[in-house]
Amino acid sequence: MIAEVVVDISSSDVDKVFDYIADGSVSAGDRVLVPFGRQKLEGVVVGLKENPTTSHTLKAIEKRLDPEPLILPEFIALTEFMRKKNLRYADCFRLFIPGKLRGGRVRELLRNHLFANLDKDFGKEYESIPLRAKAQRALYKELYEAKSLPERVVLEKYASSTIKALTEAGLIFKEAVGESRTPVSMSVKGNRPVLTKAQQAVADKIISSDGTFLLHGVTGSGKTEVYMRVIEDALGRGKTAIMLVPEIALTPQMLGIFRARFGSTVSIQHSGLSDGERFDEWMRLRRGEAKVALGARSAIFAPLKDVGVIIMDEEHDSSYISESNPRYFTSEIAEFRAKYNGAKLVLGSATPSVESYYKALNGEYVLVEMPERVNARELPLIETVDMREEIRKGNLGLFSSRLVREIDLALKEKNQVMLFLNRRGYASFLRCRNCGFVPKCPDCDVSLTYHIEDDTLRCHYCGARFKSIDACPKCGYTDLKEGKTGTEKLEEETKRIFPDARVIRMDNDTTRLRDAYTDILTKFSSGEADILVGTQMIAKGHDFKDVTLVGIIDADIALYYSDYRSAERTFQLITQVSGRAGRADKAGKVVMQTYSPNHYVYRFAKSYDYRGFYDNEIRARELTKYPPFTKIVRLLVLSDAEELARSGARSLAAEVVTLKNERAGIMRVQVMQSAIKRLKSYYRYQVVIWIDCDAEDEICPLLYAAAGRASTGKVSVFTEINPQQML
DNA sequence: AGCACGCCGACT
DNA sequence: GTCGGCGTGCTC
Repeated sequence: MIAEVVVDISSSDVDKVFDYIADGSVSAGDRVLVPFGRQKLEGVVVGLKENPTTSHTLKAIEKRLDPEPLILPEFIALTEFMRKKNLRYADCFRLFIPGKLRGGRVRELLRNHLFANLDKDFGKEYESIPLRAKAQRALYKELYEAKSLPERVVLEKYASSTIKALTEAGLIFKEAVGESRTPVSMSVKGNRPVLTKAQQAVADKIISSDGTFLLHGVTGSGKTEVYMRVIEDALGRGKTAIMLVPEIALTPQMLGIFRARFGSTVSIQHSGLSDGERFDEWMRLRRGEAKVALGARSAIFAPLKDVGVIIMDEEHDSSYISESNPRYFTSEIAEFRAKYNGAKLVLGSATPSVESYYKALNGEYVLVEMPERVNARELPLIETVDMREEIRKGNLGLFSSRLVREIDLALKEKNQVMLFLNRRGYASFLRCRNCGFVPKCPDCDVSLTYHIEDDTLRCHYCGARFKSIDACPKCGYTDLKEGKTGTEKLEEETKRIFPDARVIRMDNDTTRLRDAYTDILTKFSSGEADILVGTQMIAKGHDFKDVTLVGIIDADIALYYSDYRSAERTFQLITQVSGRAGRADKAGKVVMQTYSPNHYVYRFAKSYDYRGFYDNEIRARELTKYPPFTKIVRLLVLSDAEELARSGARSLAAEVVTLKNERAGIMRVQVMQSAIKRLKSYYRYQVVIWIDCDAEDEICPLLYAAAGRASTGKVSVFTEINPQQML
């Protein structure tokens, strides 16, 4: 028998199947150890055959690494799909298999358990323990009845001296046993709330039909409850389910809801898990002990059999797209898995991506809508404030007079306020007022952001930090102009204007430490602060019952990055942030400050008119030939020598132009310097290619190949489809 | 990813 | 003369 093996090396020249001699025990999906050159490597058997397809002298598989094949056939098929998207075998399997399993060593966690010595006669021994040794008697009784208990559980109630005494008497003994790290939650099943008519109708629709659904439901329409009903239905049919949420939405509340509802049948994958816990959860899913996988994008690779439904909550969220290698679109993987398993795919959002909504209107997805909030409460009123007007009135500050008034009012009524500004730091740059000098990052072509917290200048792109300056290093002038305001300065200003309010800030900088994220949220929701200041981070998914006012300090930020998605991003952000105001029994209000109040995105966002926004946007996309009407392929050419990057990009572009002339499908080719010319000391040039949507399968492999050929020692080329941003 | 092979510069 | 630089190529 010949086994087709792929090895665990992520490199293009070794990214193929190698034939090995295998005995009868080897099957597809086995992880194996194989001799490779003069090394021994881990690999995965992706197929078996009678005869080799090579004239090489074959080596034999050294050994199988697991008692049974761990890779399901579905994942071998998925591998072939992902390879068409320019991923390598090794990258695929690294996504599928928990890190703990790689490196050849599967370690079971061992913990000490205490056992009662059952050979002894309980009654006799019990009596022999002195009456005054109450603790010993109690523990012995407890252990004898339970037969064994984890040592750490015993230690919560008894002193170690008690354990020692009983051990020395030979009545109990200690032994290390393998134990699942998962705190097996008691199956306290939460009550299933009665669905509203709208929820029921939507759930019924999804349950009774097949395919991909786009669930468009306003914030507060109760989508989560619908998801859970659909999952219950899948479980009832003996199937399993995958529930995906944006990275940041995996809050303790969210976990609580699913734990309460699905008990130990749900496996939760969040970033706080240790490698060991991750492995345990993976095995629980693989063995079928858990049937629901809940997690961020990587949960799409949950090793579940018979998937009945896959749900992507907040489907428009950018965390579903992996930005660095290996790059993949969670939605594409979800589509593959849904098709393979004959499962339903549910995409949910209050602000669907333009691409998804387009597919829904074209019948590719089934559109289901929930336009009403569960409690029938009105969506918060969004008021636009024209900041140019404020300037004319002589107010050059961050806060419009309107916003100050509203904050005052909210604070007076003991309500909470959220202030949103999507920019970190204190000031986006410093500039000498005398000679115009701006401190820049030595490795990137960007100015450094001033952080007052530790008086540093930081590069937000590569992370470099420098001690800040008091005087211009060029001319010695000490008057430095501060660039655009970030959250640090917003916090400072808020405290200055509202001295009695307790203000906390949440952004990437304040949530660096473990648990800081949850700590800040808990602090705010328990009322320990009145105003929460923050970036994007505060916009997602948390419900604070006392927040009645949301202030959007500078709504235009996302519009400044002028790529084809900027209007969409702005609409999504405003809708999302606004959703934070006025939950539960309190009405909410949003004050949105902008310098371009007439931009169409604000008109539609203000009235929560998704459809209006979409219609407008889709027309623009059609006119300008952007997705969903085309696919944009970006070939990013990187080199530490500028000339090599430039010439590399140029010759690559020439090659693509030749390709364009030879065959249909390529509409436009453009070479240019990237928006950020240098990043982490690499010069960046790019070839941007517009292709016909249905030419993707034909054209992209050719582009991948061209990019591969253009990558040499000094120049590397990366390919991206529909890049999120063109930095 | 490793590791060998191979063809040009400054040393005992 | 040769030790060693890292460019190129191969691994079933």
